[in-house]
Amino acid sequence: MKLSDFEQPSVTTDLVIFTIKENSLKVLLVKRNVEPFKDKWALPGGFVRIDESLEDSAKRELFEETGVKNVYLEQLYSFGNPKRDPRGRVITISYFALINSEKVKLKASTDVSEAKLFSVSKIPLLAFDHKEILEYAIKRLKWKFEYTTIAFSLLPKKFSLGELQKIYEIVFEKKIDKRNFRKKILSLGILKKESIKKDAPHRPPQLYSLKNKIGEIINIL
Amino acid sequence: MKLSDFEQPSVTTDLVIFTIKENSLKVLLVKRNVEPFKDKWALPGGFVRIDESLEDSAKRELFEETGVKNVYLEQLYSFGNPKRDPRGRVITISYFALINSEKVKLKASTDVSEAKLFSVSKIPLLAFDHKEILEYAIKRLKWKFEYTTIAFSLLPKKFSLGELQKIYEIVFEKKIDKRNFRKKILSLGILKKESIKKDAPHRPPQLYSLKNKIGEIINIL
DNA sequence: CCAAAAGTGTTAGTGATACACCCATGT
DNA sequence: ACATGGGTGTATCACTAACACTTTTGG
Repeated sequence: MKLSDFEQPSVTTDLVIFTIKENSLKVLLVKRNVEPFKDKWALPGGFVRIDESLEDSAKRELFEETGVKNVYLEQLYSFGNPKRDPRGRVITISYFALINSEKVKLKASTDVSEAKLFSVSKIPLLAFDHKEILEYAIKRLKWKFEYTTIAFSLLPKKFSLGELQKIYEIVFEKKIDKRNFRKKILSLGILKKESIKKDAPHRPPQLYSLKNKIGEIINIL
Repeated sequence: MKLSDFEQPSVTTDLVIFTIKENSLKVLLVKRNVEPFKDKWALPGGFVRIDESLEDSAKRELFEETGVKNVYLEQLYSFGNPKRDPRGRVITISYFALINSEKVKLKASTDVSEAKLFSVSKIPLLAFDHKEILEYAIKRLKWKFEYTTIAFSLLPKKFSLGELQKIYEIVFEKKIDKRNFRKKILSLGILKKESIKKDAPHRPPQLYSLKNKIGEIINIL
C-alpha cells in the first residue's frame, strides 16, 4: 500500500493568539487579501510545510505575525469538515497562544493586508469556520486560567498581585475579592518575593516572581 | 494561490479504544500485516477519506474494528512529527473511545491480521509513535473519569452503584471508600432509582439509571 | 489632605476524608 | 450457617466565600 493510493488533503495550522490590552481580552485577526474570503477577517494561519512539525508550523506563523517567540502555545483542536474550505479538502490543526502585548510587533504577512487586535466581545464576521475555532479557544482559555498558572505568562518577570488579579478579572469579566485571591495565590507556594516597586502613584506594591522557571505551567486542580 | 502549490501530507485517524473486561482496563490493538511495522501491534486507524469529516473517519474505523456505534468518542490530539511514519509525511488525528465490552465483536479488518484487547499494564511494543498516543490517552481518560460522567458509558442502562464503583477502582487502580463514593455520586442528582435487581447471589442491589439522556456527559468539576 | 491602589483576618458554610457494622439473599 | 456484596452516619479537616478598614505613596 502506498500513501499515494489515498487522496491527500491539505493541512494548515491556525492560531488563536490572545493578549490583554486596554483592560480587555483581545485576539489577533488578519484581513485576507486573497480568495477565498478576500477582505474578510480570519485567524492567522497557513499551510504546514512538508518537513516541519505541527508545533513548528504554529510557532513559525506566530513569529511571522507577531515577532514573538517562546510564549505559551498549546494545541487546541483539529477541524476537518470536508466543506470548511471552498477550495477543497483542508484540515486545520488549531493552536492557541498567550502573549504579552508589550512585546508584540504586528506585521501583515503575505496574503494578509492588515493585522489587528480585536476585543473578544467585538469580533467581526470571520472566514471559514474560524468563529467556531475562536469560541472553542475562549472556552479553553477560561478553563486554563482557572486550573493552571498560564495567566502568569501574560506578565513580566516581576509583577504585583494586583496586576495578576486584574488579568483574572478581565478574563472572567467579574470582580474578584482581593483578600481571597491573594490568600489563594500565595498558598500555592509558587511565588518568590522580590523588591518593592518604586515610583508608584500610590502605595508601592510588593513584587513577586515565579519560583519555577518561566513558562512552566502547573496544574492547580 | 492554489492548494496544490503546497505539498500535501497524508492524514489518518488513530483510535484508542478503551474498555473494561476481567477487572482490568483494556485497550484494543491490532497486528499489522503490511509494512511498515509488519507484524507489530498498533492502534487501529486508517486514512481519512476525502469526503468524510475527521469524526466520521474515526467512527467508521471504530465500527470496522468493533462493530459498535453510538459510543463515547472524543478527539484526543493531533500528532504530526515529520518522521513519525517512515513512508513519508503522515499526520494523525487521534481519538479515544469508551465501549462496553459486552457489545464488542472484534474483527480483523484489511491490513490487520489480528485484533486483541490488552491490559494497559501489559502493552507490547507499538508501531509508529503509538506508545506516546496511548500514554496521552490514558492520562486523558483518568482525567475525564475524575471530572465528568463518562464512566457511566461503560455500564448498561440500569446499574448498581457497586458496578459503577468497581469501574472507578479499576481505572484508578485503588480502592475507594464505599460510603463516600455513594454519597458523592448520589449528591450529583443525576440518577433515578429503578427497580431492585433480582437473582443476585447475595443481597440484591438497588438499580439506578441516568436522568439525562444516554451519552450526555456532564462536568462535575 | 486627597486620591489610588496595597495590604490584612475572621467567620460561616461546604465538601472531602476516615472509619465499622448490619442486611438481604443464594447456596 | 456462611459467603457475598449491599447499604448506612458521624466527626474532623481543609477549602471557599463573604465582608471593611488601615497603610503608603505621589501630587
